[in-house]
Amino acid sequence: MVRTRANPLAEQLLDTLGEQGYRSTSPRKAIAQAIAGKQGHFTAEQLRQELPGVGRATIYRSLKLLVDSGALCRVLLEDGNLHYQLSHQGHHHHLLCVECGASQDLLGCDIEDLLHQVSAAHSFQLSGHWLEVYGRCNACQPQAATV
Amino acid sequence: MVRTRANPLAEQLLDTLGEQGYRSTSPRKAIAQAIAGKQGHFTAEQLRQELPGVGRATIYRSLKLLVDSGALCRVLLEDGNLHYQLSHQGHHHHLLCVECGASQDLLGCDIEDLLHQVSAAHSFQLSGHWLEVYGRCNACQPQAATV
DNA sequence: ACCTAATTGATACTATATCTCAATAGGATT
DNA sequence: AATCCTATTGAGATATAGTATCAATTAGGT
Repeated sequence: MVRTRANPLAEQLLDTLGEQGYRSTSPRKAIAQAIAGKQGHFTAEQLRQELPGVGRATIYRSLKLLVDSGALCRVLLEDGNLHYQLSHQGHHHHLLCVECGASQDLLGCDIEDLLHQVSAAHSFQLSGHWLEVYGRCNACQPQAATV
Repeated sequence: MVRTRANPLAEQLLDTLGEQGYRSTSPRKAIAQAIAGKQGHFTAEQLRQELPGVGRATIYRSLKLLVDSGALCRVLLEDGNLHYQLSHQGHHHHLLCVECGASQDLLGCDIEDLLHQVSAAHSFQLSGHWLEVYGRCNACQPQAATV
């Protein structure tokens, strides 16, 4: 009989919280486990449906802790819905496919530099920004008629 | 006795709707007038309180029409609240002051080019993006100690 | 085993926005 | 200016996303 074992990713999420002094509770374990099993982004509500035994407030509280600790990032879909996603790095942005919903991290983008320059030109002291990019991923692009 | 006259900006908003075949109704006139009198960004709820005679659904419907027609743009504040603002040009972005809430349009920003390049590098077909920039406007910056 | 503060969950509540549908009103036509 | 037809409206229900309250529970150090 195979037991559900804690996914190493789930352990990592709990560790992140632990490092900040948060306790390892069973609702948090369940949430970490559920998140670890996710492909791509998800909503608080989806998580809640997967974990009927965990209270709504706990779901939201845990998501907030994980976002604040940098383990999760928020993703704003084109329709305005807010999703969550495992954050594989520090601050970054997403390429969101409007067809299949897939999300890729935007790498090698020096938008920070550009924004600093343009902000300076407006005498504006930059403190943060929010960027989401929408389009079609490779798999969802209509094939060119020729070639 | 001075009557409230339609602000030319309000007229322009109504014209924009008219060009798309939407009727010039009295709730829409009131909404256009209220928006024309706004400095900076505002929420749907603010508008609603200013226009108690107009139904909530009508406020939201009108805002949507105006956004879709390009006359208004949405502004996402750092706290996640959605505001609206007159759109003085086509697609653009905002520098939002986290202190006083002021919004400046971000001009001379070739982020589109940058995004096209980076998207291409990810085999991603760009269709749109959302960018908000947060910081402090000139007036709200702590003064440097020296100089 | 005990203690205490962190955590939880049920529930109420808030905010924001959409849906439904009967009643109303624009504005083109006559 | 009366008529007609459809767009539009508003009241209220509903949906969605998240926060606040607070008594009961629990993690984890001693």
